[in-house]
Amino acid sequence: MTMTRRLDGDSKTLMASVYDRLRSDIVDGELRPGARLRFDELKDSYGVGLSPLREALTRLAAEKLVVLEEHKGFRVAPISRSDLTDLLFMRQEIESLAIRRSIERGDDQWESGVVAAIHALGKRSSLTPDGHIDPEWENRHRAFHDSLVAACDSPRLMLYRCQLTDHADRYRKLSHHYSSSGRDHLAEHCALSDAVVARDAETANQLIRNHLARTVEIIMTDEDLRDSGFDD
Amino acid sequence: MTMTRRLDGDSKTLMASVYDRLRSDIVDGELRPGARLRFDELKDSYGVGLSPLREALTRLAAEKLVVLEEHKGFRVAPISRSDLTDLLFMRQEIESLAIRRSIERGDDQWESGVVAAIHALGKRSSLTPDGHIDPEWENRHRAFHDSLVAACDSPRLMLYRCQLTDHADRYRKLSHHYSSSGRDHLAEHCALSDAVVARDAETANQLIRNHLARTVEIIMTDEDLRDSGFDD
DNA sequence: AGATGATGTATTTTCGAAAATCAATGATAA
DNA sequence: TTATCATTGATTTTCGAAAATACATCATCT
Repeated sequence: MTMTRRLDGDSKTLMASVYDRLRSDIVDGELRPGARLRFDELKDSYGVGLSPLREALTRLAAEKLVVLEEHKGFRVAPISRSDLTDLLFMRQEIESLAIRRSIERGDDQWESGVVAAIHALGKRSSLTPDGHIDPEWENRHRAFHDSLVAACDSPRLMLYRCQLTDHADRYRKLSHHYSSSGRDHLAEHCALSDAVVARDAETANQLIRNHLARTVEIIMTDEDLRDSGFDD
Repeated sequence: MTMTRRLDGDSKTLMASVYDRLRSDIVDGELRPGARLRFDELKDSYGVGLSPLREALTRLAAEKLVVLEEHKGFRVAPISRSDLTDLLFMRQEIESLAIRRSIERGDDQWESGVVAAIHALGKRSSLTPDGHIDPEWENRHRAFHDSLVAACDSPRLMLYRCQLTDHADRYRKLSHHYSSSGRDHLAEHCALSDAVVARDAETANQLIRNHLARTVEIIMTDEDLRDSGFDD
């Protein structure tokens, strides 16, 4: 029996597949902030019909990665300083809450996960020799932050954190300024790891807030973002 | 020029309209937790085609009011004790954060809004003579809680709070036990109002957490909810 | 000139039918 | 009997065309 397995990143339905691809393209910045998303173009680019496209965009609109104006169509969500400020605020609250809760509830296995993740992160530097961000470092960086909150044991908290991370990743990737800053901040990550393993919630709280704030500071001073309507 | 205005609650597109109606029916409990949502039936009930229905359900799925199993269809989101526990936790955090932030940022006009809302709430009792919940009291109750956080000035915080409130309202309305308890808790609301107007964030924090927890306690002891798969 | 209204085009929104998938039933073989 | 496999029916998923709406252009009137 021949089972046509999809070896690429496709999910089962076309809608789920095109949702994943659209989300990646938005978060990676290939679809620019504010860009119109016409169905004729999308149909060609992604090779699917209207129905899965509309559904995927509706789902992305619910997550605020795209916006819908009725009878005028979908656009990639615009970026702005005020939105980034709001995002930072919310992320500071949600991340610190998730970490605090993980510290309260995490077991030895969770601690081991954190230690393993910080170790793996330290083995790799953020920039490749030619000055670009190393994708493998990106993976380990995300894995480290995920490990910090892995024991928080709240589906809703995890969902909101995940959505906020998507938004933050988009700003980060749009900011060439950030990418080239080569801000490895291994020291910050180590301090965070230490505080968490020591179950010191208050220190971890301070560290994660500063960590997130510093990233936003760098993005805020990026002139390249003006092109994308950052100041409108 | 004859302008066919929709006088009912319809929004502009069919998808937005059927989204509103589906959401109401789920939150009000008319569509029972776990119930299958077949397109043939929905097409008849709501009088629209497949496209707007699928989009509306996709949007509701993103908010976790319905769940989608690929190739198996949509269902109303099930309820459970563990989900209600998670919902309570998240609501305590989000509501108390929103109130704290409103206390920090609210001006005189915001204070006036709180005072006006608690006054209106006090003029009405929660139960009608025949033992049902008074819809107008419901409106004023929601308006009061909204007024507390009206100055928090964070789109994301407001969005998450709104979603959590939808989920909480559903549990509350599903619980006949709660409805008949006639728990007016005007005293709790007054205390909350006083603390907020006095800009006492710590007291307000304690009060809102207890307020939310007490509601959940009542729902948890409701035997009627077993029918809806509360304990699976 | 400026405002108003009409016309045509581009685009979204919606519908109904076709394709794909799942679930249940029954048939066949070990 | 039990397990495996085909067949049927129910349902979801997807496509392409039709209807509805917005936008730009141009003509008309004051």
